Amino acid sequence: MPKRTKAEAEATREALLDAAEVIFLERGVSRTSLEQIARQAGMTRGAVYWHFKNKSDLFHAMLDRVKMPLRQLLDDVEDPERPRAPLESLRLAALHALERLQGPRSRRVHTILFHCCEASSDVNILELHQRLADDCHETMLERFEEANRTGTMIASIEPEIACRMLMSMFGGLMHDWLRDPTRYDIGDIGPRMIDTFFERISPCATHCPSSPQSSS
Amino acid sequence: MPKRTKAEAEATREALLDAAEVIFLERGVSRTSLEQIARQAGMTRGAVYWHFKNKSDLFHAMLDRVKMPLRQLLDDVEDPERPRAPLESLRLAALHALERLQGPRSRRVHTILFHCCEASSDVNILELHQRLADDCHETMLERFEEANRTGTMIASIEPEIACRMLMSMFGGLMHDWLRDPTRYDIGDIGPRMIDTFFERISPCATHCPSSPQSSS
DNA sequence: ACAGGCATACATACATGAATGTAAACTTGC
DNA sequence: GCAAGTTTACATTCATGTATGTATGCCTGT
Repeated sequence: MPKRTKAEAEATREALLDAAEVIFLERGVSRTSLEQIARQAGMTRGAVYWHFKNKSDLFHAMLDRVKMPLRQLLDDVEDPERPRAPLESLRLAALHALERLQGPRSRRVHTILFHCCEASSDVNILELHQRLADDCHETMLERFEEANRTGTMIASIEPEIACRMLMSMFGGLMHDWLRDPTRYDIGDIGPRMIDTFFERISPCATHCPSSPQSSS
Repeated sequence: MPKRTKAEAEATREALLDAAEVIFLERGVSRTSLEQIARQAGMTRGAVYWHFKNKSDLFHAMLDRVKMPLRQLLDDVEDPERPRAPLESLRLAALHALERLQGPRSRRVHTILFHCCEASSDVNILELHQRLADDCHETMLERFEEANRTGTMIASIEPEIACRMLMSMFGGLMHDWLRDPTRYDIGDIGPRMIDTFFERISPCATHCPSSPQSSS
């Protein structure tokens, strides 16, 4: 039954991407053949080669369906009425990212990114990760520096260090949790980690029982 | 030139493992053939199949040369004269681990583990990672719980959360740095992150301006 | 409005290349 | 000479890319 209508063609494209997610997750990217993806979607390799140039192309198309840059996350938690303190924005964005991560598609794709594909393979995953990390680092650092200037975080902590701490913590948590999401509830653990972090880098005045803080 | 003395045979085994590190790093585990490893070591595939059952076996042999369980790291920084506070042990162990990580072999193999091999491949990397993480979590949690009992960390921070924060931070840092070690000096950034973390979860008395300085 | 033509959306077949595991040959230490 | 260590040769499997086949949707001219 060859030749579908335009809408149906788009549907099979999506089906192929869905299938790719499933098989990549099951067998790892490099070990899955396009044949397997096609069969999972009820198609043949011809369909795959029609919609995508090759495995790498398909892989990137799969990623495009779930990417969530930090800037967008920050926009999502923005309150148009009254602007938030920079660290509060970051905290909410992190929590929001945690929520997003738990969605089935996001979870699958990020698991693939972290655990089911390797460098120097069909895809240049290292450069990809690097670009995401750089982007994240850049916009995150801005907030930490602003917090540092405005005295909304402890002065002795350098923004660069705080930034890397948060990024590492978040990335490490994703890496660990996605390895086996049944082990603990990231919806519970994650927020507690994030909240603790931000509470601990906030000025003493906010949490220390005794000493009032004098900033600048 | 076949057949060497026993010592030479052991040497070629090591040479094969060295070669594996190099090629795995360059091309990713799944994309490297045993042929490539053999040629890198100046041998043929026959030698590989003599010393190792298959690629998975070789891979595990490679790992065995660098593993550093947390318990051993803790032992390394132990001072037989006077026992340390639990968090101080952890801090030193973490710093020590950072040092070890920068050694060329450790660096290569951990890069392979994080970035150059994928789940469901020849090796069950997920279970491997999980076992390492579980072991680490277990012995780390003991220290945090002790610190919690003895009041050497802020009471409101749950040991479980602190434990996961540290593990995630460390793992995330490794993951990020190993992606491209030329980007920043982990020997500088790492310790500052770790020190900041431990300073921030220590009781207020140790760092709040109002109280006198005490370095235990 | 409809018939033909062309591009679309796949399926099938084939040619190629590469990796694996094993068996057999060879070579040298002991 | 026997077995440890290593090579060469071989059979099998499997993925890839491409080329070709084919039927249908869609469009255009009249």
